[in-house]
Amino acid sequence: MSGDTPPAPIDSPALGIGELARRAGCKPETVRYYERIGLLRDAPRTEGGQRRYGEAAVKRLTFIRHARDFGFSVEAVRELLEMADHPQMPCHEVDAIAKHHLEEVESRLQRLSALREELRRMVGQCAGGRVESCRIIEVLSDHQLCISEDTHGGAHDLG
Amino acid sequence: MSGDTPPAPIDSPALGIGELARRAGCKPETVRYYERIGLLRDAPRTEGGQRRYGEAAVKRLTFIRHARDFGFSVEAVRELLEMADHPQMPCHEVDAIAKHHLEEVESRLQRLSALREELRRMVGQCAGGRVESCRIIEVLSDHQLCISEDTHGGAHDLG
DNA sequence: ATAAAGCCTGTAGCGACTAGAGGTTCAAGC
DNA sequence: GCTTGAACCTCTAGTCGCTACAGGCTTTAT
Repeated sequence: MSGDTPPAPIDSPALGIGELARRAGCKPETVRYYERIGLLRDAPRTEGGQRRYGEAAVKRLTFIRHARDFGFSVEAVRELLEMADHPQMPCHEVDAIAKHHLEEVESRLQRLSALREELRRMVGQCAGGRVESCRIIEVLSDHQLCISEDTHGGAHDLG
Repeated sequence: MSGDTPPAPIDSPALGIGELARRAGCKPETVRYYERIGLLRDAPRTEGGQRRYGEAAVKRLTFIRHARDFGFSVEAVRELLEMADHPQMPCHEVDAIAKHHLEEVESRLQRLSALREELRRMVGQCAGGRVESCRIIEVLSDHQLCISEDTHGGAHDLG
């Protein structure tokens, strides 16, 4: 999680970017992207200019990917990494970030399941005739026909 | 839903873009964006070049916003509009789009609730000490510690 | 020595807007 | 008729988190 800095770590056989990416379950482009935005430190290079990585980088990248899979934003991951790099710090900030994220996930779940209900109703009421009498089009045309007016208030950050 | 083309519709007082946006619950920028990508037809203009709208445009934009709020992609909305514009067509395509969308929503819900469980576990196990013994950091560092390995396989298109 | 695979940088694209710069037009009040 | 100020115009670039080239260089294996 810290220090891929030593010039030639004897223990680890020095991985190329592709192998690193494979081990963490992402693509080389993503690794370079993370380096560019500062989630991964600049990797040491071969004479020819290619990046080489050790086990520490694998761990760090795995942490990042895992946190991202959990839905944490890159900025949140940045903070989490910062804290993981300082194990002596109290962990209430970590806790706060995770709790905040949990709340967001829960609110998304609520809205998403309200949405599911509306979609089910819509689909269930479609009798399969012509568009002019289609319940789906009708519901989309007229918000009044929704059961819950406020529950699906914008799906933009919900998936 | 069709025909804001007539030169001067006497019934509707001709709205500016801001008023149209307000009525449909979005911003003028969004209206111009929808026009640019072809969801809204090019609006008639004043001599000075400002867009003017009638009630038909309000309806169409409301339809679009509503479908977007339901999480339909712009491309899906485009197809739905195309069908809403042709009421004599059979509605099974509408039905198919809605069903497909419902399936997507349901799969998102599944993954999102698996995620919620992991987050709850993480947050619940944090004892509030130092980062070095923080369960949250630990779980993020080590996928093994997750209950469900596959269930939260990437939050990217889940919100 | 050569070929194939992998790597490099830099740029542009995705979706669905949003924000801003810098300028023009409209509607209302005087 | 004139002035003000809000609303409008176009164009460009930014958001987020990557992903996908293009065009060239390095490494590794045969």
